[in-house]
Amino acid sequence: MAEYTKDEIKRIEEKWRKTWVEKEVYKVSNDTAKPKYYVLDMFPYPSGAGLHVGHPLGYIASDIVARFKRVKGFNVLHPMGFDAFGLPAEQYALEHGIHPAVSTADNINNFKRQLGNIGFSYDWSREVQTCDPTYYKWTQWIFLQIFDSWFNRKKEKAERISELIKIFESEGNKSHSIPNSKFDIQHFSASDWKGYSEKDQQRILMEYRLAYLAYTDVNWCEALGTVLANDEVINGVSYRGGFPVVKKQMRQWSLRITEYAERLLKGLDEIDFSDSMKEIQRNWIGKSVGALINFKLTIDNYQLTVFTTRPDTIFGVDFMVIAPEHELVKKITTVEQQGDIDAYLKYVESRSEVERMAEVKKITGAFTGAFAINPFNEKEIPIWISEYVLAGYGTGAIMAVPCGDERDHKFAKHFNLPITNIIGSHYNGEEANPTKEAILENSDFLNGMVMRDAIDVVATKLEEIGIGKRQVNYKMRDAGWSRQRYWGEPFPVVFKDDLPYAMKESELPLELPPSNNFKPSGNGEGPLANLTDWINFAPGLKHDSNTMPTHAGAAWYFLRYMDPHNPNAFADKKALDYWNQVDVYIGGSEHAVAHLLYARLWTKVLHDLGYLNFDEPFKKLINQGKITGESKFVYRLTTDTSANYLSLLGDKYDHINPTIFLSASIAEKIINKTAPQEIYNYITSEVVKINELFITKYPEAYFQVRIKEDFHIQKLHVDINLVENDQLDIARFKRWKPDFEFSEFILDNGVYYCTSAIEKMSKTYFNVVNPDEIINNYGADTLRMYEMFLGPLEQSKPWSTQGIDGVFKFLRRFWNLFHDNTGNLPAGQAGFKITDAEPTRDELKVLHKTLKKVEQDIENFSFNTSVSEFMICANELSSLKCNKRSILEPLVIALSPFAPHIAEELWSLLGHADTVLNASFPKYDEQYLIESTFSYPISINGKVRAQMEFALDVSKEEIEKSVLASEVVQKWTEGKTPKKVIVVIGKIVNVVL
RNA sequence: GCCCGGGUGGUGGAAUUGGUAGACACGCAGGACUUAAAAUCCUGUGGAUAGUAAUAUCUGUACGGGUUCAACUCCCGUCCCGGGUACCA
Repeated sequence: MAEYTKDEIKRIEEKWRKTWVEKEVYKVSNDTAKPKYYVLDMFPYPSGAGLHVGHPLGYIASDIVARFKRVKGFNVLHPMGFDAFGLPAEQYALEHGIHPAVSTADNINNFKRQLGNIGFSYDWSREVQTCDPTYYKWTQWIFLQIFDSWFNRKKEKAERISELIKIFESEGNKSHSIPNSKFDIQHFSASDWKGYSEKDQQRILMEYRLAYLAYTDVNWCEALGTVLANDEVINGVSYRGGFPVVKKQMRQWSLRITEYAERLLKGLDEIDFSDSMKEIQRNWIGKSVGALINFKLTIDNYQLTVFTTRPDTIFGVDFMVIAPEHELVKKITTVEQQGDIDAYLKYVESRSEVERMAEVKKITGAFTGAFAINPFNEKEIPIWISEYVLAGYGTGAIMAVPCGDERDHKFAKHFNLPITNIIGSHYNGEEANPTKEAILENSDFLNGMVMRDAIDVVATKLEEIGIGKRQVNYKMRDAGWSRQRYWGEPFPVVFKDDLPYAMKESELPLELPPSNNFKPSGNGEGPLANLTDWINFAPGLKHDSNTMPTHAGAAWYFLRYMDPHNPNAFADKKALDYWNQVDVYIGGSEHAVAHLLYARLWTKVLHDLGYLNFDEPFKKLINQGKITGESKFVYRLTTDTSANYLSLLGDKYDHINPTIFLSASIAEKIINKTAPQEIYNYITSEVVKINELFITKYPEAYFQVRIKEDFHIQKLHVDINLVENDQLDIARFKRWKPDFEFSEFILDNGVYYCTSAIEKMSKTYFNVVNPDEIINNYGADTLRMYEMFLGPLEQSKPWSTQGIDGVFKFLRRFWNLFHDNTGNLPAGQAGFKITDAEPTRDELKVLHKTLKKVEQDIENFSFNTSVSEFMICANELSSLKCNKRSILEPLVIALSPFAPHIAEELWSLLGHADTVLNASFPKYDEQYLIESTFSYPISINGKVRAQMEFALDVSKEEIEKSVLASEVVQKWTEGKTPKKVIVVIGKIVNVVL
């Protein structure tokens, strides 16, 4: 009846979830005078595994914020959708023959069902799915906008290609150098441009486009038959599957994100991301400020350009190192050194990416025989090659300063090269010292200067005499945007004469052709290459056989939610202006580099092209911590029992596999080899007993379990549901797997103990906790509050149901405040009971204190403390036996973001016809919270010497205690009269003189 | 190696950002109700010493030092744990 019991909870929660859906209470309008608030979750990839308790953590937090902002009077956009393109669905199709579209739709339905049980306030009418053609039409459209853009470095923004053509027609490219300097045409005039063929013009424009097609070094994964992005490769192997990855040249689409490096970096200062998240992005962008220096070679007409961040060390250069792939290697190697160089190049060629990664510290290299000349002192410097210098960064060449750089130092020591010391005592001859604080020596005109200051002096000098210039480099590379996969967005281009042309808007979307062949073609082309009719769709015209990466759909989905069904634009300008930036974005930190950078990039390009009036998509980012699982383990004794004597039992007992499990403490002693002889004896005697047991059970068999001389023990994961307080439920364990049916157990004090370890939640570890299970036992409100109560949102924490009772008890206690069923009355008499009596000051104090703290905690995303605050509140009101409407009604509204179902039910019991969503969050009144102080004079030797400050609610006794303590003041002030003395219950805390 | 976080009772975690450390919850112990159990409610609960007791005193936020009337909080050094990154010149 009116008790907060399992059945009642189920009834309440189901009733309200149904009502919310029927009345469409979460439907959000774009057309309102209310201020907006945009709360966004990172939309999930709908995997087949379903939800575990870790998934909803961020969603619960965002839902609390959304509901809170709603009752605070905001028009709240809180949508949900699915990142539905991606590799796993395609892999699943390969293995099970189920089309990705089918498995994805199934998985989405399952996700929606599970999410629906938790009481989220999503406006499902705004749902987006990236694999829906009406959605990816606009992914393709935005891609074409990027394709039709170039980055004007002078204005630091993207512009239309047509603007670039105008510039080329009037002045050539003298003021807009080609971003990719490897191109064969470097400079051209207006008349050159006009003389070029259409094909050449297009090839030149391609060098400027923000989305461009080029032969690039890509991470080729033979096993997956596809190219991976840099961030999909971890330690030289694929992030999924761990397959080896090699470098390969392929014609790929890329996004020229490097042009935005500086803006992506600067933008970080304006947005509210955590320090670590900003740091990760900064490292990824990897800005370094330095200089390019040209060195003439002793051979005529050759020069070597290096990039360095330390031009101040120019007099400490003892040798040069260039990358093995450097173009000069072929040209400058002397006849005598040719053999060495060839051998080294062959060695480099033979090394796989994984080997290189693993042996980073290995020092290798070869001398070219050529020399460069130090422009400042004419010293001849030998030029070496080594794989520690990367072709892809800077100029692929460095000036080596062994006294200041660890790698250069090791190289010099290894090859016995001389080391010039330019930093005096800062160099000890054993280790390089990268300091910038040393005073330079052996450095000609720099002698006596602090290194830090010399950096700028040398840079200026280089520019003066024209042998170098200041230069900023970034580690970040352009983003590879082609995937050799089926389940992604096709590129909306048509190839004519091998050049890509944008499709017209009216021709979009270019739909993914139906196919059941998901095998990569193997030569680097994706499954679409198998559909030759689709690829060669008209004479002389072709489609691209690649598709876009998952990042494409995710790079702009937050914009589509604003106007999800618009057939004429990716979103209406009015909607974009109204909803603007995402106010809070909640999601996992694993998307720090890829997704967040691409979303920021697309936003910036769309902003530059005039579609958006903001250029950072997310105002604030919260990374919820991962919830890990607690795995449980059992220990199996590996014995000589084996199938050969079991077979004597005949077919009937074929499945019997007698095994022996040891309780944890015993097993661990044996594993750690610390078991005393008694334990071995004990086990042996137990095994004898077990043998007897088997023999009695199966008299027709005369077998024996023999133990190997050295006990061998296996640690196995066991389903966490079979374990309670580390004790194994043996009966259920035997039923769990057929293999264990005939197991015997060696116990510890009559109990089988398991051990546990914190691991990520995964089906293979049998440690997954399903939220449906928790909801079934306690209800969704308890799940929501408990996940918040578990600890700070951003912190990773292991899941444990210890303590969930506490949260449940709170909700019941809260419920009981409204009901006259303190436990003594039989259920039939219990009922809703609320009075309109005037509240006391104590009750008001409890109310306003709670309102204030809860409001502040939500604003600070400190949900665990707000849950505590509610608990304190319920405890206090329940000991005050308060059942007054004026106190309880505001609390229902305050609680509604956390526990919407119970709040909704109480709200309706309180006589409101409308939903609690339309209520407004009560304002707290300062007059009940004033911790304001009153002054109390301190007399020392009969004279008033100071004022003491007390909080209003300090008791008389405490004041008296404090007065006594005030005598100590004299000692501190040494006769001076203090202006103010702050006292906290008996202790003087501050004296202001 | 480098760059960010972090280390508080038996456990998860609070602490107005320098002002009564351990809120709240779990667990544990004791009590009430009950034929009994469960549930519920009440009380206690960092450690140590003294006391029949209420209580008092000391000690205590990874370790060692420092600043301050006052340090979980700030500074220096050390040790652990988590995350990021890896020849980026």
